[in-house]
Amino acid sequence: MRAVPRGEDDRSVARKLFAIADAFERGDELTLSEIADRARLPLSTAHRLLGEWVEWGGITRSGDGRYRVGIKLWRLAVRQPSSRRLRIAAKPYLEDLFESTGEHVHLAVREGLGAVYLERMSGADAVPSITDIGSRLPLHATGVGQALLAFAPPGVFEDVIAAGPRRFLPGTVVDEGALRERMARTRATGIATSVEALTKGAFSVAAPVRDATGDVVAAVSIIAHVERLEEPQFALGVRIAGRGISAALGHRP
Amino acid sequence: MRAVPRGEDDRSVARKLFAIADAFERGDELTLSEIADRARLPLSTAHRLLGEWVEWGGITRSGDGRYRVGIKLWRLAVRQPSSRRLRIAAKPYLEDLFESTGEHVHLAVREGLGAVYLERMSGADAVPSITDIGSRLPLHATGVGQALLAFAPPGVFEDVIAAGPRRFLPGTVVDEGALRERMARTRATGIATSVEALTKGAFSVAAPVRDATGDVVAAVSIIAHVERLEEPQFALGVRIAGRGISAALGHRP
DNA sequence: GACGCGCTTCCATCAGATGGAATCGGGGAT
DNA sequence: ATCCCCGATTCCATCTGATGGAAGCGCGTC
Repeated sequence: MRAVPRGEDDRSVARKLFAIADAFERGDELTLSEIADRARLPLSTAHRLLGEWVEWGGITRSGDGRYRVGIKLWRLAVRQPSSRRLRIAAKPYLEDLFESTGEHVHLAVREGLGAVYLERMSGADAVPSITDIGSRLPLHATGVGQALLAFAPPGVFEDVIAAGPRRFLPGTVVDEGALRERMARTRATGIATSVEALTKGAFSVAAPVRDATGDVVAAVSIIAHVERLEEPQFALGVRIAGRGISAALGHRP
Repeated sequence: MRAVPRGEDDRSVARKLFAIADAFERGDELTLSEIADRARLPLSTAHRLLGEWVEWGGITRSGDGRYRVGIKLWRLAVRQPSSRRLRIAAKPYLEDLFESTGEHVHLAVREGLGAVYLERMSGADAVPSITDIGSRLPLHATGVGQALLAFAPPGVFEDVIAAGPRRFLPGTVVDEGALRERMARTRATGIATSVEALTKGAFSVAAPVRDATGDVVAAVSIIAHVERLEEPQFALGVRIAGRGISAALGHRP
């Protein structure tokens, strides 16, 4: 019956609907066939389910017949309380950090084995960097990622190892022992550093952000050119920002 | 079989999943029972479908057992190309407008019969106003709404009338003839005005924003105290902002 | 310690999902 | 002008996965 072998278990309608949404992870404006292809669904099924999405408003169809994510989803998402509160609390600290260094400043949270960028400020003359608001990068290969990983619930580290951390550049730390040691150091110092792990010529310094319950809910980072690696104000700056945002979230050390 | 009578047609799994998402329209952190209640689903069904949402990541479950919208949806939504482009193009014009007036400045798009607020800047001393980023207000009762309605595809106006426009305050225009006339004036002048339509003591002036194809895709507005109604700089300001944003989107008059 | 309340799990029944195939539609080539 | 091709859309007989009442569980309260 099943012409195309599926990964895992795509049986339920829900999974299929979500597979369709996932098709928009890469690619903003898709045709029916592209979506059916990425979601690994027969055309007729994809068509029907897309119809449901469109009727609801989560996906809209533009004049050219292509599908794109609709405002309904945007509305639902921007009102999301946790990230909203976090962004509002963080804003002034990120601005300070940005103004005092002129480098890229990031705020990220963990989603599974990835760091999702909630906020970003970048100087025109800073090193090129691929992160953009809403993007998701592997935990082991970024400063914020390591800060998040170091304080993540038990099991996350094991999952990262099990997933086989990818080496992007010679500087990417992928060895279990080395990673574990870094995590320990980060927990001890409250600072995570990564040098040319994902972007050539760039290093990153990150600090955790805690909420009122003491849990690490986010991380702040600065990305700068490796030339400036030794300058002490970066670590100092992100640490202060991390503490400030934590305090704004109600954290009392 | 059907203990609780349902509205319309909730048969399909998709509708049920979406009904669950809609439960978050009002209320950020919900319990299973609240969701089941709002989505008009039996507990067991709501539970199972919520499980699917959570597994996918569109909804997450926090420590206290409550459900909330997840980062996955946020990520999907913020990368949405159209609203992103629009917000980026609009930002400087909105800032100008805000700085030169000190009043509320809004950017909104149409979603069905509502105006959805994409961006908002507000002075501390401006009139109280209920709009917030991500909120949705009826087209007929706001400045941006009227600007969007005036240039909406044929049929939208009829739908607004058919839906029975609600009167919020004495100033709300709900009469078909009066509304139609306003729309015509707005199309002629490129400016929509509404006085105490939704908020007591406030008036709003709005102008349409067009994209490269000439379609009206958004509207800008200022909300200020009725005392300032006669001051000409508001209409002038929003008109200039509307034109500027349109130009930034590639519109050539 | 028993009651109440909200959450979770179970499973027999059947309504709704499925997807291959037929059809439509439009734009490019001949 | 006509044909062809390819993506989108519609159809419908088959059967699988959704359904939700009910039983079970966990926990705070009286």
